[in-house]
Amino acid sequence: MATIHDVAKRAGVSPITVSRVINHSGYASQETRERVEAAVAELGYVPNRLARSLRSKRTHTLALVITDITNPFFTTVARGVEDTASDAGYTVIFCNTDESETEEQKYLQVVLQQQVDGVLLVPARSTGESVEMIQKQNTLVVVLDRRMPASAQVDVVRCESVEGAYQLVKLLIDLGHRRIAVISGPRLVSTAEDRVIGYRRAMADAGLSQTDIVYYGAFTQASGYEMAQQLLTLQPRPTAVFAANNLIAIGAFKAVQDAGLRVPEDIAMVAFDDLPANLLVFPFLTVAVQPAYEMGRRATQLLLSRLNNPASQDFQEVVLPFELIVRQSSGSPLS
Amino acid sequence: MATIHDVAKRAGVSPITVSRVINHSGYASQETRERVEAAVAELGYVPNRLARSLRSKRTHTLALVITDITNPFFTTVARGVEDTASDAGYTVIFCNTDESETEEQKYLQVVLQQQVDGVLLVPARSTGESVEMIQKQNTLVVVLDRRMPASAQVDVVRCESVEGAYQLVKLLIDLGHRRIAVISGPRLVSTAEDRVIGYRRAMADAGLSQTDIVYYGAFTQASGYEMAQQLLTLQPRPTAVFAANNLIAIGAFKAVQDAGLRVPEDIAMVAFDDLPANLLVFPFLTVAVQPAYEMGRRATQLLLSRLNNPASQDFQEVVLPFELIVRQSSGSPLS
DNA sequence: TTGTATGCGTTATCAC
DNA sequence: GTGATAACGCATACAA
Repeated sequence: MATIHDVAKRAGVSPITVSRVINHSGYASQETRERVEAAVAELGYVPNRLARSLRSKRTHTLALVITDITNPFFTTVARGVEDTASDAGYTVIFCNTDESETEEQKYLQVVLQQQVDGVLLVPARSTGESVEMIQKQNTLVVVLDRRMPASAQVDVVRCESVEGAYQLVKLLIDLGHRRIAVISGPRLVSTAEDRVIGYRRAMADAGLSQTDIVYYGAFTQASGYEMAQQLLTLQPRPTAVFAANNLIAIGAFKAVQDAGLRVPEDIAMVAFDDLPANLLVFPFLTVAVQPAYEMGRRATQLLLSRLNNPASQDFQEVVLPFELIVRQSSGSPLS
Repeated sequence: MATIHDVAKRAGVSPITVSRVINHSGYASQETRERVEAAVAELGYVPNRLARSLRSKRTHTLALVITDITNPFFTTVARGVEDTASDAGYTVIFCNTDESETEEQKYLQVVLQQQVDGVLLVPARSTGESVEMIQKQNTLVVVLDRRMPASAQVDVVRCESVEGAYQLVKLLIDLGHRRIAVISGPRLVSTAEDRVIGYRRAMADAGLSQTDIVYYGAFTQASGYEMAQQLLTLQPRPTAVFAANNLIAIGAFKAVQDAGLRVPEDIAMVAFDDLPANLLVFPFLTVAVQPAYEMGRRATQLLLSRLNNPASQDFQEVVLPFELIVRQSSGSPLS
């Protein structure tokens, strides 16, 4: 494997001149440039980024730490991050924590060792500990998708969960439903919490506070299946259910099917997060869609702008709007 | 950011002793070890992997280069790779080429600069040029999913496409279909080619060679939609279609729907590759499923074993079996 | 069991 | 416009 010295020797110049030609930094005469480029081509020289980064203290690498890589919402966020980072000449390291704090710590340790220039973090718990740890290493961080405690000195990019939940549940109420359940994610995750808050607010506004039915679980299909199974045994059975994310919705849908019931005839359903169009043979869920790609893009832009301007200290919270898409699963007005 | 020197000073030892304690290499007295560990904790010291790798010539990083990250087949392959690599203490860099040779070259350049220890490659074109380029940099490579020219000195892990296609088409023939079309991927991709070969073989064995209907396109939903649209205008219309992958199948299904027709009543459908269970509200496609996770696992194992034993030179081609799953889309016997 | 000298491949700094 | 020198942070080889 040829090094910069080999190229220099072959081109009859010094290593630093080769460096300048390769990086288009500083001046070099036309003739020198050509000789160097010829030598590079002949030797098949590939610069060693490890050495370059060690010296320059910049890796041009970002880390994206998400909680569930099998969730299309997060893969879309990831595409937004990747596209934006790539356009700016950065590469992205993807890490999947499965909502586990331990895994999160493990991955953060790894990417900090790798000297990433910045971290985009979907925190497994909204306590702010991980954020502090990253900042202690003089590494930039932007929080994605979830709220942070007010005390945390950090940028946040997320979507309006409370209002989205409110509107989905209000839609059910307007259709005539009274017994409505919510099946949500982990109690300690802000999005799971916020969507229950939105549900409660809609129920309260309709004078239905007495009949709250709230389940907390995980943001997974399996958990959605379980929660729906329990919910279907209630007497009287709820006539509608709000699933706090897409995977919970799919699990719940299967539970309804397996119980010999139908959506929306026997039980209406609404959910947060859509499923990607290219995987959906039958799109039929009524949903509040988060601008996942845009969330990834904005978070990355924020991180990159801080990288290029480390001075400013005014942290911001960007809260993006959702979009309501009404399909069949919410059903028609109850008679 | 603390360095190994800061830790050494604080613990009252030399840097190399700190290195030994951290890496559990060489000896260190109980007392020294404790002093070092205390210093590490107090300073929040995080080792710099860049420096370590530059010196040790091992990054413990692999690159996975795939052609379509939105295809669940490849994300499952990726999970197999990631899990296996992670268990062995390696991290994985993911690259998506969108079937473009140019993108492939770009990414290979990047990961070779990063000094990855090995590359797992789904080549956009089965010519072997990319493989040679990687090997020229003294970097290990294993080819995934696609055939290589016999001349290529490289390991390959793939699935039996010809036989899978044969059995899917034979299933349609046994159900009584005679006018059967295949809609496949790019002509230059071995899996697209092999699945057409399997189709042709099944048609020939049934004496139906005269009525071959073959479309080449891309392994995408959009291409599947287009090819199916064309196919539906044929007179007489085919009674069955074989989609060469999952995304083509979804596109074709939508085209059939948009034409006011039904699967399987108006046209039967079979396909290569399943859709992931956690995304499928209605599983109904009859498919030949590739062991995607296992393919990723085997390829990674092969790569890692070569890393630990660079001597051996006997390259191998691992061809894994598929599984046939019959659901509704293939329909019942024609009367 | 611990330390010293040295080098990995590149670029920042200063000099010519 | 080009080059010499040193340094980034760590681990290998050898010595004590």
